Amino acid sequence: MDTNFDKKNFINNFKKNCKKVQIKKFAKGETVTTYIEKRNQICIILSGEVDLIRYDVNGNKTIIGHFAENDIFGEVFYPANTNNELFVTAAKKSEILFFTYNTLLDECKYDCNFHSELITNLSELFIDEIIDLNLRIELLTKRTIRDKLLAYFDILSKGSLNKIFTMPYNYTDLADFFSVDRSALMREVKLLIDEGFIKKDGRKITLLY
Amino acid sequence: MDTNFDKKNFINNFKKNCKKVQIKKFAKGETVTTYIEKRNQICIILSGEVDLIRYDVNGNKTIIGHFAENDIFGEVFYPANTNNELFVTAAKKSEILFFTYNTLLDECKYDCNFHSELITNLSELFIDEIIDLNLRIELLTKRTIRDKLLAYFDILSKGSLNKIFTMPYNYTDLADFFSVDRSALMREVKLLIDEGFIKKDGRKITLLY
DNA sequence: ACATTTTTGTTGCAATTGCAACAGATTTCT
DNA sequence: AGAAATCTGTTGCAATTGCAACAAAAATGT
Repeated sequence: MDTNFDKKNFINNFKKNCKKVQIKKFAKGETVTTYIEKRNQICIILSGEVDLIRYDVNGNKTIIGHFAENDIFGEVFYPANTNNELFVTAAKKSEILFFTYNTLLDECKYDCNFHSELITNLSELFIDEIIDLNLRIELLTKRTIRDKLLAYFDILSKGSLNKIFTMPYNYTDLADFFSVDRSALMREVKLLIDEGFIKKDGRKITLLY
Repeated sequence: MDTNFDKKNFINNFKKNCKKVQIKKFAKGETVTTYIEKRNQICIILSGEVDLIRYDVNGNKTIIGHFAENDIFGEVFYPANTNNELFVTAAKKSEILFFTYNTLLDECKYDCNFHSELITNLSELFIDEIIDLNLRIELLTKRTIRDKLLAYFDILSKGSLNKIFTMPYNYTDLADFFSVDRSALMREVKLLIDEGFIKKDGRKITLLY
């Protein structure tokens, strides 16, 4: 968003002023929550990082989402009738704010003078989340791994205003994020290097075009 | 959403009570809007259907999104620095409500007693949109065309509470939606029929398992 | 500091998918 | 009703990707 909305500040206010939120801490690897029953739960990450993971019937793991500080996630954003087991695990030591969307709309209205500001700012978080999801879809709909990589590099490069940038994912997670085979991803990265399009040093990528 | 939120009713109220909205009509095939400059524009479909389309540098067309009555879309949901030309065309004769998110937050606050209700209900639309996007990602991250089809059929079947249902897309558009080659999609559909998993009559699918 | 776990890098081969092309069916337009 | 446009169904072949497997490197835990 190109607004001057201060996300961090809002989340802090939320945490302090709203009596309906819970805050919990998680060690790396701990399960934060599972999306099984529909509780309209929404979570905001105060610190740390989490992965939203799906295991399908064949046991294939896919990282459906990766969330970091100030990001919002929760089973309220998922259709009720899904087949898969979704769960969220802490990728790092994390502190997470929990609340129930319906509670916020119904009860909170009456005893919380922060309410109006809350809903407005929550909308901003929703919009940010929609932007993230659209970005992901943008990448997933690219036809080849090469196109996914180039589009992703482009985003990171534009974001850092630099031809040199460091990817937030390692290659294993990047393959999950693209939903492609890791070895196929590595092969394509190598081809991009061999053909002179990029240079690579770990997660640090340099665009040569 | 499993709330009793009446989307249609809200949108009607919005249309009637808010002075900041514009309503325009489009014939099939007309361009509704393009996502070029960042105007924080949000649109809601009053009637009809639209496609959000991307043409990449090679001229490949992808349907990034398809929106129908009561759905929300707009360039506010897309990152500002994208490379692609996105535009929205009317798939059917459509009537569309336009507004600017920032205007709503800033100006509207003071002269519109409908404001608080508006923002709350808008949040519901945002959540619905997030659910749709997550559903799409769910499908796009399936490894094979077969898995995409089976997952999609599953959703449609659960939605209609029936093993028999009619797809909202034709096969050309379905291929776009999955971001796969149309002939490869047809081939896989045929295999599912030959192997006895499904029956098909045009867009009407019967699950045999 | 050392053992253990995770990630990287690589390869051959098989499976899946994309591409191109075209005929027939269906839908849309006038 | 007839013409034009779009969609369906199909195929051979090439390109891309997934799978399996393993060694080396790096990161993590105690």
